[in-house]
Amino acid sequence: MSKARLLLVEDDKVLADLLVWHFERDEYDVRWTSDGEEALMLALEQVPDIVILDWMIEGISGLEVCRRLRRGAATANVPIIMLTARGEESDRVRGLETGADDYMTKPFSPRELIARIAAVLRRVRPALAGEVLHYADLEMDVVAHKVRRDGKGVPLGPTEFRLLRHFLEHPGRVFSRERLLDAVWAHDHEIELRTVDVHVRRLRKALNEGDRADLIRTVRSAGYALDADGDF
Amino acid sequence: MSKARLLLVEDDKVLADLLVWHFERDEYDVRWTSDGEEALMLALEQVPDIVILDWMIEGISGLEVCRRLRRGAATANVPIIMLTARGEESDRVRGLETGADDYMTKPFSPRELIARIAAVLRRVRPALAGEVLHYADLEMDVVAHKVRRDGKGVPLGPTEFRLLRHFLEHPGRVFSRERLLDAVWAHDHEIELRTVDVHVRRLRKALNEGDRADLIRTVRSAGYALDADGDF
DNA sequence: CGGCCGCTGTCACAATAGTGTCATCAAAGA
DNA sequence: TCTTTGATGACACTATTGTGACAGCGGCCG
Repeated sequence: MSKARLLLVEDDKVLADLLVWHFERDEYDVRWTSDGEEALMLALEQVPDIVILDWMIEGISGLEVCRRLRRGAATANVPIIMLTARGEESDRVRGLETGADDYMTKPFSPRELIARIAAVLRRVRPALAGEVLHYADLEMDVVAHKVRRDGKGVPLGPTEFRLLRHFLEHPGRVFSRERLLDAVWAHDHEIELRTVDVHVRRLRKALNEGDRADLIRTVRSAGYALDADGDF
Repeated sequence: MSKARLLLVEDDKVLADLLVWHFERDEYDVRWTSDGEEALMLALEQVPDIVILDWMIEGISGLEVCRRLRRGAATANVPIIMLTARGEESDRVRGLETGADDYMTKPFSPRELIARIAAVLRRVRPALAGEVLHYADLEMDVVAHKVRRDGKGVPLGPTEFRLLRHFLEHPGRVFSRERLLDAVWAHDHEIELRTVDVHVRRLRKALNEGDRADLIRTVRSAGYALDADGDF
């Protein structure tokens, strides 16, 4: 998981160029289009980590693009920041209700947009924003590749690290073995489903060293989840 | 988990009262303070679901409160919306960089703030934003695969879970055993009708643990339904 | 170059948890 | 009361997970 993929939909070429320049300087993998339909196609072709979407664009409206992104299974959870012309609170409210995660009112400074993007990414995919992930007494410094529980370091192999990171990015949520394989393993070749079990076990073993409570919940016939109150 | 707990840190009494009034109308469980230190104490005492934090407050600054909330393990993941006076882009950027999830520039309309809060909560705790099935004092978080009654977790096996989900998706409606088999069981092979009875019983047992009212109504010679007022 | 070592992916087998059926008992109609 | 339909507890059986062991693969170091 290296660069965050960003999709910019903006039909003011001058502004778009400026933003692209800033984004690339900040190590984003940027794709740009001025057209709503094309934006949807691009988003399906390769699901971005975040979409920056102008409210007024060629073709279908930004609002409609937003709505369709939300409707598609693959893109339903991609964060969207809308760019709106000054004014109309009601538009902004509608934007948020449609599912935009945030918006900026023009004119704005690229620096502020960048900060917003980082804030949104931090929420949605913390690992992309170079953050420390927390959960209960667990903390993971993604950049330094270190994990601590209750202050004490926990040694993890690469796979266990990625697995835990995935869990930390979506705490509480249950993932099937299939989903975990998709998310955590580089799927160059097929891997046995049960392999997940083994890695979960290794992760548990490392995490619960001593006699600490198990942080991973097994959900029978469904998968696993990171979950502190395993008791219910 | 019923109401979302909201902590408001704002030293303009007039504004605070207005906001509290709006929040309570929207069914939030609100706590208010005008002081930064006290805010931290309140947050530790009972971790809120979201913090609305004025940038300029008595005692330590909003920025500092934000930073300290982020540092504490218990509060590290609580979303924060900052309220800033018009202007200073650099403040806003700093706020976002410090870990605020969003900010509003004064003056703003309560309605817009409410929309923002809902948007943030929807992302962070789906259960608080209605992405959870409810019925009476029952709630089912499908993603987390958890069921709670009256706040307390209820352990369910896979089949009971699917069965309850089906009922929750059509509350009040009566389903024949045949329909339930169709809807809840993967029909690879034929299953005895009466098996449904057994699972209903198991579901009831788990749900009514303690001495709580039965939520499943038996409709003689017709089937079962999820139904609070068992008789009438 | 060889050998040691840490990681991985798979198995086979053990340990559980969850399922489907029955026989039997209780309750509700008629 | 007699008949039907639902509730229950027990139980054999399955399905799903947990585990320990092991072989293959690179990387690293002497």
